Amino acid sequence: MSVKLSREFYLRDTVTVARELLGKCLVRKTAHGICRGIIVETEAYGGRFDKASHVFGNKLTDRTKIWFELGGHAYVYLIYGIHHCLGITTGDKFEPGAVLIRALEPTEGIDLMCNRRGIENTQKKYIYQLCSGPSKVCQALEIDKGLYGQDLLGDSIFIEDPGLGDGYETGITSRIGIDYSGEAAYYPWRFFIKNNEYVSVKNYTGPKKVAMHNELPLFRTSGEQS
DNA sequence: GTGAAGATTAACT
DNA sequence: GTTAATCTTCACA
Repeated sequence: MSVKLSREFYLRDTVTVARELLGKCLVRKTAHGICRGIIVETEAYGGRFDKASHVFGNKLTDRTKIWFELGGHAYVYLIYGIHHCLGITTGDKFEPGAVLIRALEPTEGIDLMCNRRGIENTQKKYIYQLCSGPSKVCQALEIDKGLYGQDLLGDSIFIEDPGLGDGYETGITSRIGIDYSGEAAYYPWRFFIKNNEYVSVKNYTGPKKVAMHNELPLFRTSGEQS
Protein backbone atom coordinates (compact mmCIF):
# COMPACT_ATOMS: atom_id res chain seq x y z
CA MET A 1 0.00 0.00 0.00
CA SER A 2 1.37 3.36 -1.04
CA VAL A 3 1.62 6.12 1.52
CA LYS A 4 1.76 9.83 0.70
CA LEU A 5 5.01 11.37 1.93
CA SER A 6 4.65 13.49 5.06
CA ARG A 7 5.63 17.11 5.53
CA GLU A 8 8.56 15.96 7.65
CA PHE A 9 10.06 14.11 4.69
CA TYR A 10 10.58 17.42 2.89
CA LEU A 11 11.81 19.45 5.84
CA ARG A 12 15.25 17.84 5.86
CA ASP A 13 18.30 19.01 3.97
CA THR A 14 17.95 19.03 0.21
CA VAL A 15 20.69 16.49 -0.55
CA THR A 16 19.10 13.91 1.74
CA VAL A 17 15.68 14.51 0.22
CA ALA A 18 17.09 14.29 -3.32
CA ARG A 19 18.64 10.89 -2.55
CA GLU A 20 15.56 9.55 -0.84
CA LEU A 21 13.15 10.68 -3.55
CA LEU A 22 14.64 7.98 -5.79
CA GLY A 23 12.25 5.06 -5.95
CA LYS A 24 9.33 7.18 -4.78
CA CYS A 25 6.26 7.69 -6.94
CA LEU A 26 5.20 11.05 -8.37
CA VAL A 27 1.44 11.27 -8.81
CA ARG A 28 -0.41 13.82 -10.94
CA LYS A 29 -4.19 14.11 -11.14
CA THR A 30 -6.01 16.23 -13.70
CA ALA A 31 -9.45 16.24 -15.27
CA HIS A 32 -8.00 13.94 -17.95
CA GLY A 33 -6.98 11.26 -15.49
CA ILE A 34 -4.23 10.14 -13.19
CA CYS A 35 -0.58 9.55 -13.99
CA ARG A 36 2.12 7.90 -11.93
CA GLY A 37 5.85 7.46 -12.37
CA ILE A 38 8.76 6.26 -10.26
CA ILE A 39 11.34 8.99 -9.70
CA VAL A 40 14.59 7.66 -11.14
CA GLU A 41 16.71 10.82 -11.38
CA THR A 42 17.01 13.95 -9.18
CA GLU A 43 19.31 16.88 -8.53
CA ALA A 44 19.74 18.79 -5.26
CA TYR A 45 19.92 22.58 -5.20
CA GLY A 46 20.90 24.33 -1.99
CA GLY A 47 20.06 27.74 -0.66
CA ARG A 48 22.87 29.91 0.46
CA PHE A 49 26.11 28.43 -0.78
CA ASP A 50 25.21 26.79 -4.06
CA LYS A 51 26.03 29.07 -6.98
CA ALA A 52 23.95 26.91 -9.30
CA SER A 53 20.83 27.46 -7.23
CA HIS A 54 18.21 30.06 -8.04
CA VAL A 55 18.34 31.20 -4.41
CA PHE A 56 22.13 31.49 -4.12
CA GLY A 57 22.80 33.98 -1.35
CA ASN A 58 19.24 33.47 -0.08
CA LYS A 59 17.94 35.51 -3.02
CA LEU A 60 14.22 36.07 -2.52
CA THR A 61 12.27 37.13 -5.62
CA ASP A 62 8.78 36.55 -7.02
CA ARG A 63 10.08 33.45 -8.73
CA THR A 64 11.82 31.95 -5.70
CA LYS A 65 9.42 32.92 -2.92
CA ILE A 66 8.09 29.37 -2.54
CA TRP A 67 11.59 28.24 -1.50
CA PHE A 68 11.09 30.28 1.67
CA GLU A 69 7.95 28.47 2.75
CA LEU A 70 7.93 25.03 4.35
CA GLY A 71 9.33 22.23 2.18
CA GLY A 72 6.98 20.03 0.21
CA HIS A 73 5.70 22.50 -2.37
CA ALA A 74 5.98 22.54 -6.16
CA TYR A 75 8.56 24.94 -7.63
CA VAL A 76 7.68 25.31 -11.31
CA TYR A 77 9.66 27.62 -13.56
CA LEU A 78 10.22 28.31 -17.22
CA ILE A 79 13.65 27.80 -18.75
CA TYR A 80 14.94 28.99 -22.13
CA GLY A 81 11.57 30.59 -22.69
CA ILE A 82 10.20 27.23 -23.76
CA HIS A 83 10.43 24.52 -21.17
CA HIS A 84 8.94 24.03 -17.73
CA CYS A 85 10.84 22.29 -14.95
CA LEU A 86 9.55 20.85 -11.67
CA GLY A 87 11.35 21.31 -8.37
CA ILE A 88 10.32 19.99 -4.96
CA THR A 89 11.07 22.47 -2.19
CA THR A 90 12.88 21.26 0.91
CA GLY A 91 13.80 22.67 4.30
CA ASP A 92 12.25 25.96 5.37
CA LYS A 93 12.87 29.70 5.14
CA PHE A 94 16.08 29.33 7.14
CA GLU A 95 17.41 26.59 4.90
CA PRO A 96 15.81 26.93 1.46
CA GLY A 97 16.44 24.07 -0.94
CA ALA A 98 14.81 22.29 -3.85
CA VAL A 99 15.12 19.00 -5.71
CA LEU A 100 14.83 19.00 -9.50
CA ILE A 101 12.87 16.02 -10.80
CA ARG A 102 14.85 15.00 -13.89
CA ALA A 103 13.29 11.70 -14.94
CA LEU A 104 10.48 9.24 -14.24
CA GLU A 105 9.74 5.62 -15.03
CA PRO A 106 6.06 5.84 -16.02
CA THR A 107 3.82 3.27 -14.34
CA GLU A 108 0.28 4.52 -14.82
CA GLY A 109 -1.50 6.76 -17.32
CA ILE A 110 1.05 6.02 -20.03
CA ASP A 111 -1.44 6.62 -22.85
CA LEU A 112 -2.25 10.03 -21.43
CA MET A 113 1.44 10.90 -21.11
CA CYS A 114 2.16 9.80 -24.69
CA ASN A 115 -0.72 11.95 -25.80
CA ARG A 116 0.61 15.05 -24.09
CA ARG A 117 4.12 14.39 -25.40
CA GLY A 118 2.94 13.74 -28.94
CA ILE A 119 4.31 10.18 -28.96
CA GLU A 120 2.27 7.69 -30.96
CA ASN A 121 4.62 4.74 -31.17
CA THR A 122 4.42 2.80 -27.90
CA GLN A 123 7.45 0.59 -28.49
CA LYS A 124 9.59 0.31 -25.39
CA LYS A 125 12.32 2.59 -26.69
CA TYR A 126 9.82 5.42 -27.07
CA ILE A 127 8.42 4.86 -23.59
CA TYR A 128 11.98 5.20 -22.29
CA GLN A 129 11.99 8.75 -23.66
CA LEU A 130 8.59 9.70 -22.30
CA CYS A 131 9.88 11.31 -19.09
CA SER A 132 13.67 11.24 -19.58
CA GLY A 133 14.38 14.90 -18.83
CA PRO A 134 13.05 17.61 -16.53
CA SER A 135 10.96 19.31 -19.17
CA LYS A 136 9.67 16.04 -20.60
CA VAL A 137 8.35 15.20 -17.13
CA CYS A 138 6.42 18.49 -17.08
CA GLN A 139 5.03 17.92 -20.57
CA ALA A 140 3.92 14.38 -19.82
CA LEU A 141 2.28 15.31 -16.51
CA GLU A 142 0.76 18.62 -17.66
CA ILE A 143 2.80 20.67 -15.21
CA ASP A 144 3.05 24.41 -15.82
CA LYS A 145 3.13 27.68 -13.90
CA GLY A 146 -0.43 27.03 -12.77
CA LEU A 147 1.02 24.48 -10.37
CA TYR A 148 3.53 26.93 -8.88
CA GLY A 149 3.45 26.67 -5.10
CA GLN A 150 1.08 23.69 -4.96
CA ASP A 151 1.27 21.84 -1.65
CA LEU A 152 2.49 18.28 -2.20
CA LEU A 153 0.27 17.15 0.64
CA GLY A 154 -2.69 18.10 -1.56
CA ASP A 155 -4.32 16.02 -4.30
CA SER A 156 -3.42 17.48 -7.71
CA ILE A 157 0.26 16.63 -7.41
CA PHE A 158 1.99 14.63 -4.69
CA ILE A 159 4.55 11.93 -4.00
CA GLU A 160 4.01 8.56 -2.37
CA ASP A 161 6.19 5.73 -1.17
CA PRO A 162 5.35 2.61 -3.19
CA GLY A 163 7.35 0.49 -0.75
CA LEU A 164 10.19 -0.48 -3.07
CA GLY A 165 12.61 -0.13 -0.19
CA ASP A 166 16.24 0.26 -1.21
CA GLY A 167 16.22 -2.44 -3.83
CA TYR A 168 18.27 -0.37 -6.22
CA GLU A 169 21.76 1.08 -6.52
CA THR A 170 22.21 4.84 -6.42
CA GLY A 171 24.42 6.48 -9.03
CA ILE A 172 25.99 9.85 -8.29
CA THR A 173 27.43 12.51 -10.63
CA SER A 174 27.72 16.27 -10.78
CA ARG A 175 24.67 18.14 -12.02
CA ILE A 176 23.80 18.68 -15.66
CA GLY A 177 23.63 22.03 -17.43
CA ILE A 178 25.20 24.30 -14.81
CA ASP A 179 28.70 24.83 -16.22
CA TYR A 180 28.41 28.55 -15.50
CA SER A 181 28.35 28.05 -11.73
CA GLY A 182 32.05 27.74 -10.88
CA GLU A 183 32.96 25.11 -8.29
CA ALA A 184 29.27 24.29 -7.81
CA ALA A 185 29.42 22.60 -11.22
CA TYR A 186 31.45 19.84 -9.53
CA TYR A 187 29.26 19.11 -6.52
CA PRO A 188 28.11 15.45 -6.70
CA TRP A 189 24.46 16.29 -6.29
CA ARG A 190 22.81 14.41 -9.15
CA PHE A 191 21.31 11.10 -8.09
CA PHE A 192 19.84 8.36 -10.24
CA ILE A 193 18.89 4.70 -10.14
CA LYS A 194 21.70 2.69 -11.69
CA ASN A 195 20.96 0.63 -14.77
CA ASN A 196 17.53 2.18 -15.11
CA GLU A 197 16.58 2.75 -18.74
CA TYR A 198 14.43 5.79 -17.98
CA VAL A 199 17.28 8.02 -16.73
CA SER A 200 17.82 11.07 -18.95
CA VAL A 201 21.55 11.24 -19.65
CA LYS A 202 23.36 7.96 -19.32
CA ASN A 203 27.12 7.73 -18.88
CA TYR A 204 27.32 11.36 -17.82
CA THR A 205 30.56 11.96 -15.93
CA GLY A 206 30.37 15.71 -15.34
CA PRO A 207 32.41 18.62 -16.67
CA LYS A 208 35.68 17.40 -15.20
CA LYS A 209 35.62 15.76 -11.80
CA VAL A 210 33.43 15.55 -8.75
CA ALA A 211 34.30 17.61 -5.71
CA MET A 212 35.77 15.95 -2.67
CA HIS A 213 33.39 15.55 0.19
CA ASN A 214 35.24 18.09 2.33
CA GLU A 215 34.86 20.72 -0.39
CA LEU A 216 31.10 20.66 -0.15
CA PRO A 217 29.10 23.38 1.56
CA LEU A 218 27.35 22.22 4.69
CA PHE A 219 23.70 22.57 5.46
CA ARG A 220 22.92 24.08 8.82
CA THR A 221 20.04 26.01 10.27
CA SER A 222 22.33 28.77 11.47
CA GLY A 223 25.96 29.75 11.65
CA GLU A 224 28.80 30.38 9.25
CA GLN A 225 29.31 29.10 5.75
CA SER A 226 31.86 26.43 4.98
C1' DG B 1 12.90 50.87 -19.50
C1' DT B 2 16.57 47.77 -21.34
C1' DG B 3 19.39 43.82 -22.00
C1' DA B 4 21.56 39.40 -21.02
C1' DA B 5 21.15 34.76 -19.78
C1' DG B 6 19.15 30.35 -18.84
C1' DA B 7 18.55 23.47 -13.72
C1' DT B 8 16.38 22.07 -22.13
C1' DT B 9 14.96 19.77 -26.20
C1' DA B 10 14.77 18.34 -30.88
C1' DA B 11 16.54 18.64 -35.19
C1' DC B 12 20.23 19.29 -37.66
C1' DT B 13 25.37 18.28 -39.96
C1' DG C 1 28.88 17.71 -32.12
C1' DT C 2 26.27 22.06 -33.10
C1' DT C 3 22.43 25.15 -33.01
C1' DA C 4 17.83 27.33 -33.11
C1' DA C 5 13.67 27.96 -30.65
C1' DT C 6 11.65 31.49 -27.41
C1' DC C 7 10.36 34.57 -23.32
C1' DT C 8 10.47 35.17 -18.32
C1' DT C 9 13.20 36.87 -14.82
C1' DC C 10 16.25 39.90 -12.76
C1' DA C 11 20.05 43.31 -12.44
C1' DC C 12 20.95 47.76 -13.49
C1' DA C 13 20.09 52.39 -15.07
